[in-house]
Amino acid sequence: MLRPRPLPRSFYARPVLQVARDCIGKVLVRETRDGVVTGRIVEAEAYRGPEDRAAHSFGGRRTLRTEVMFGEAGHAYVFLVYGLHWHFNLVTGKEGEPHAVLMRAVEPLSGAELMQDRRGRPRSPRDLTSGPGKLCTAFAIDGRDYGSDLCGPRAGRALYLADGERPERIVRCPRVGVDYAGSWARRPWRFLDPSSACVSGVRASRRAA
DNA sequence: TGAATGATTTACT
DNA sequence: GTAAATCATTCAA
Repeated sequence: MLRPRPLPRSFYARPVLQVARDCIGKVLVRETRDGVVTGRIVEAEAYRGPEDRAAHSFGGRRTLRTEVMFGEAGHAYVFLVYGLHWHFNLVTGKEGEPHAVLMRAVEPLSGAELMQDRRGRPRSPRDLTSGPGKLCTAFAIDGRDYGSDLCGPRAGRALYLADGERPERIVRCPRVGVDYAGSWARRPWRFLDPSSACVSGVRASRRAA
């Protein structure tokens, strides 16, 4: 099988909403000692600090955790929520703009067996990677990937996006789990492929457009 | 130092 | 439908 090629930094160094939309259909690739897993991205959300109340970088908050978002596009912003689940974001835009795209769901393309092992206990194929935390577990993404360059050289733990086919339709809708952000929560900054069974959550089916 | 809090998932009633 | 799990990060003191 042809080894997929990482997308160039120019893909990430664009306005965050464009990047989020263009992520749908792209392929997420992870190579570790255990093997290679790949998945087609079917759901992503844009976070646009400092004005976006839902973003960790809201108000220009620059801490050890958010630091990477203020840097060069094409790096990984990885953080832990609820003390249990890792989330994986792509840093986008210009340097100094704390913007990022959250990877919410992928559809397994290869390495489903390895994903299954990592997820523990039997899962249906669509339950393997249909959520931001699930995806990180299946792809073995954790704090060690914080700041990792998705375009540059990688030692043993490759993580990057590769080109893929854009789906026929892309749906825009409000983001999930950010009700605390008031009117920002209602902005349609979530993008998904409505033809995929792997979009995350109960809300996806309820809200399917 | 210490307390509060999640960009969620899972199991259980 | 509801609730528990679980801890790095953040901010206040």
